[in-house]
Amino acid sequence: MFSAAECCRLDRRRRALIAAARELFVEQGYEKTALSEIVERSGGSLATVYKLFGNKEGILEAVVFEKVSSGAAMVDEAASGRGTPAEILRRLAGRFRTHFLDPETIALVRIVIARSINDKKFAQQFFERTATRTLDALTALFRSWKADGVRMSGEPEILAELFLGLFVSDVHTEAISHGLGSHSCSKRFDDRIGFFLIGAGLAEEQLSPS
Amino acid sequence: MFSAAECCRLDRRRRALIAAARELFVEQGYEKTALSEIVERSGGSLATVYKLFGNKEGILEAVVFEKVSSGAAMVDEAASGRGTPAEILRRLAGRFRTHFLDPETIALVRIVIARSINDKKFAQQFFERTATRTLDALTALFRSWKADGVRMSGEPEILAELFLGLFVSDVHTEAISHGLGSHSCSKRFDDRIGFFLIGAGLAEEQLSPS
DNA sequence: GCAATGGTGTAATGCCTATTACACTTTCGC
DNA sequence: GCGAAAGTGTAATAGGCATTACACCATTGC
Repeated sequence: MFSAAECCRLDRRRRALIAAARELFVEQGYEKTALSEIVERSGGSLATVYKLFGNKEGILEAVVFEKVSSGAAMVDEAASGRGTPAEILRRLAGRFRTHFLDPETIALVRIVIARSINDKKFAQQFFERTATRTLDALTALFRSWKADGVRMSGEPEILAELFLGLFVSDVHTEAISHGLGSHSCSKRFDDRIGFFLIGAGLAEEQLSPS
Repeated sequence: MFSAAECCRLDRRRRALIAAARELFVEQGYEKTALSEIVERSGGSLATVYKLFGNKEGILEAVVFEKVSSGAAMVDEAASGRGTPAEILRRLAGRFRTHFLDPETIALVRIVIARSINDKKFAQQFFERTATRTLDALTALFRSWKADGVRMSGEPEILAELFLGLFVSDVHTEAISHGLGSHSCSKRFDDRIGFFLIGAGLAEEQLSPS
């Protein structure tokens, strides 16, 4: 029925369409992008779009969910490394920052929020596949530390929300300010992680009061 | 030229149009709302819309900027009250939460972010009139505390970002999850403020490590 | 009361674009 | 090479809506 070659050809077309669609959605948003523009950029044909994705929403879902990645993998990776909790969290923070503040990530978040006004379910799926999974992984990490005898203030769930919140607030600022917010300053960023460690009772040394 | 009555009449129409537009934008978003729907709901006429607002964007700006309020006034009000810094911040946090997590606030934020894809300036103006002003007020407050000899860890700018960030991350979560995020739980909320106070060195008593 | 100013209602105009239909071409196993 | 399946290109359908044009009503100052 399906030879390998056929499958690959279709798959290549699919990938090209999704790539073109992502570029255009990022540049212009979902509503303002016409399917004909996508096809123009990727090559192929309108008929193929409908064959592969059913309708315009279909291609948006494909764009968003194709590359969506929660931070859970990053959490697991960082957790398996060596070091004190503070060191692990600093390392994890660096990865989170790179990922969450990537301009393409921000642009996708804008698109999801925009679409969410007319399609709640879509945004909720996105939320579950990103934030919820990441929170669960962080909560599990903090819980395992407690089980291992690490002393930290606050419950794992709250700490997970707070830690992720450090990045989420930057994502939001960036999404709405398009660069006006000054959060990219790396000194500030380090300070904020330090602040979290103190609040959680995980800092190796306390900041001296000034 | 303009009698009081004329002025009032036009003003009443303006208000009615803005109110109807806000309802519809909140329900359906900006793109999906037709000007004819707005007029249908508010009474009046399409011609009047163009006379008052110029075009469709004009009415969106009027909707967003009419009621926009930064948290700066709340900061000033809380700062002028009595109590320890911790008490003042807890009081302020309550106001922030009520304001920022109001469903209509969230809905407006969604609309602004959606529109920002095609009109950066618009979102940046919104950002400056809300977040920037609030941050400035918070920074000034923390700075004045330091000048008064209050001992706190971290620089006022960073503390302001962190404090506001506690709410911004909830706004973002709400904007994208439409209620799936569980952040409205008030116990968690209090914990988070307590966490901030500890990190800032402002807590009256430290949480016991668990 | 009455003209002028301002507000209203209706109905084009014009453009854009999702979706469909259909006839054509390419690919690929044989 | 051949024929079926898959993919393509083009153009028609159909509906939506911002914006404009214009003729009609209401208010108000006199």
